[in-house]
Amino acid sequence: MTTSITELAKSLSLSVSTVSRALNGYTDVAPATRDRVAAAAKAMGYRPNPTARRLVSGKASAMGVVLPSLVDEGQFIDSMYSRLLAGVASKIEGTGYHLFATTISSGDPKAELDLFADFIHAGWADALLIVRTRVEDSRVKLAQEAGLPFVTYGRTGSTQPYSWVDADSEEAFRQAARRQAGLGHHRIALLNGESHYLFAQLRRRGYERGLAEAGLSADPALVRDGNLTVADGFRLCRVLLQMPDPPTSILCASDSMAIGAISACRSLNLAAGRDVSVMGYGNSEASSYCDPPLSTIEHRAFDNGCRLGEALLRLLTPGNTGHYTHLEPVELVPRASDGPCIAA
Amino acid sequence: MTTSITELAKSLSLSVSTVSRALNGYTDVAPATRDRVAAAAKAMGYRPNPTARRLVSGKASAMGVVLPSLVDEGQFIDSMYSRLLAGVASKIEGTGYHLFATTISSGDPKAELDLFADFIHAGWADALLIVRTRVEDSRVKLAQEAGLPFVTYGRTGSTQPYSWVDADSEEAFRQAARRQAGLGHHRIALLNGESHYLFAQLRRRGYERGLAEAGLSADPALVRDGNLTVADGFRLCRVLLQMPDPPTSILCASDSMAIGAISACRSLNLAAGRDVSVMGYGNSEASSYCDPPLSTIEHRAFDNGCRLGEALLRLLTPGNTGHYTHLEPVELVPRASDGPCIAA
DNA sequence: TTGAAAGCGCTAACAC
DNA sequence: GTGTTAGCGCTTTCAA
Repeated sequence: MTTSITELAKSLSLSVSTVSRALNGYTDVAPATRDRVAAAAKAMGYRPNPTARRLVSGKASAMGVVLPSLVDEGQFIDSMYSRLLAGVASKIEGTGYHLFATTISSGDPKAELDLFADFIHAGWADALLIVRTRVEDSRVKLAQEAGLPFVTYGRTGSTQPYSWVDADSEEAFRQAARRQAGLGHHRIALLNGESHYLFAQLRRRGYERGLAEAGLSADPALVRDGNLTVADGFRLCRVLLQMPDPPTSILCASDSMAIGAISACRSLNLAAGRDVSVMGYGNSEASSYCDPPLSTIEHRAFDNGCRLGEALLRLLTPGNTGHYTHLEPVELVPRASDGPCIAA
Repeated sequence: MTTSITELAKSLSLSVSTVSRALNGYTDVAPATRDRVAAAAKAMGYRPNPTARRLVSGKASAMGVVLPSLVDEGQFIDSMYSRLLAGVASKIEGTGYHLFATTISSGDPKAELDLFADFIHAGWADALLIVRTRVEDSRVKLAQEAGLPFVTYGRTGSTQPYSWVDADSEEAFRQAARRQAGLGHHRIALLNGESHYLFAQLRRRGYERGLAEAGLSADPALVRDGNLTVADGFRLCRVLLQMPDPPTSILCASDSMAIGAISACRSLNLAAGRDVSVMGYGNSEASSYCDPPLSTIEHRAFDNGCRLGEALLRLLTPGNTGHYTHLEPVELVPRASDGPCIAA
């Protein structure tokens, strides 16, 4: 089936070591031998067994991404991570490393962590990408303990330094809140991610700073946590709009949520962009095609992925030292789903 | 750093083999020894080195999915595959196998195939899932030649039998075409995937059969190929609607395309669901929240993923024989984006 | 320039 | 019950 180096050597009446050196481009083999070996290898369709190589080298020549489980939501990965990974993949490709994505899912967080530990120790990857970081992220702790190089997308509360890349969503939501205030809105809501994610805390902080800078007070009742899905955007937006004193502007932590929110407005005979101001986050493909086109925030997922890929590579480069951190600036993309406060 | 079985054995003054047997639950070790070993292993944080295990067993204990590269589109994976993989993952989990997703991207198809071959021979996976099959699919050929078990999502033109799972999209588009005809439409268009994908050929065939059954003739000018993105749906729909004799009904090969199509209608001051009938495919989350809610076709991606997971597992079960094939039925999900032909 | 030998960490016959 | 030995496929000293 698969030819081993032993067979190859035997068929050439050479020793394995000579064959090995010939194949790996060492200089101390006779040019003639090298050619014979190369020819035979090709003829016999020889491919070195990577597992054996890994065993001796101790390197996996692969990078791993462990995705937060979305299986409960019926997804393997959402579109933002998809763009992110595309960026990572584009950088990893051609470097001799493979990029693997896997998901660890378990209802039980404890079991999930065990799975993660297994994964770490299974030796699949030389370096890890950890995404969707939590404030208190045990995956980061585990990777640090295991001495496995890693970079995160998103920061954590960890005091130990490590490499990370993040979009400046605090600034994004600060600007978004100010924009809404500038449009005359006084009651500005935030449909946020769950607060154990650091990004959610940062977005809230940015939002509150923006409000404060505009001289507006923050009403905690206007901040709702959910997951970043269309369904939750719809659900939470309806809740907000049916409050006695509803918001006139709604900032969403994802474009999907915003699309749900627009749909929720419609379901209450309100028009997003006229009766209610809605903003998303992510500048997803869908955002420019929905009705009304979504005002959102560009956070360059693909580019961030590229940065992550570079950081991973750097981690594995012998001479590397220190940690790589990168805070990607964001940019408002105003379209038609938000506008002046008509109640004003 | 990582404790090896040798160190463990040494610290216990036992032989490696005894330790190995104790750890692997063989019966021929003294209960007392077993306990000592277990305790020491725990204390020293011993974890068997999976690479070494793989080398001796010849098994990777992993399944691999090689995703078609969407890097050019800035994506790692699209949402349909995401749902599919969630299903696969849910079945694989807890079986001792890992599920890896990786993408092979290269502008050059030849290079892409080389990458695929490398991947196959790199011994990462015991079985492969191949998705987005083409009529002539060299990946299938390669896997067959390499003797690596695999299952495809989608069929191919291959004459060799193999395991596959597919949604019955031929039937789906037959029904969709008939539905549109039943609503009084005469000029029914198809925004299809690229025709080297078998699914695209099947959908077209179903569409043509549906038209024929309704006594309608097929106009090749009404069938356009593109990729399954919002952008292409938008672009192609505009082309269609600006024809001298435009269609009144547009069937799309994906929900994303349909959302693009709805947006294209709007851009021409036409209302989908009233002036133009639009149908999607996939019943994505977004489809029920867009405006108008999308009439689409449910093809149960998650469930299909479960079937794929089962097929993969079956492939790796010693006693398995024959091939597993599953054609998943589909179901129309009528909502508001299609309707009677007003020109009629 | 080549070969012999050791070893990566583990499992599995086979002896004792 | 436990230890000895061999071997998975490869790389890498070290001698020759």
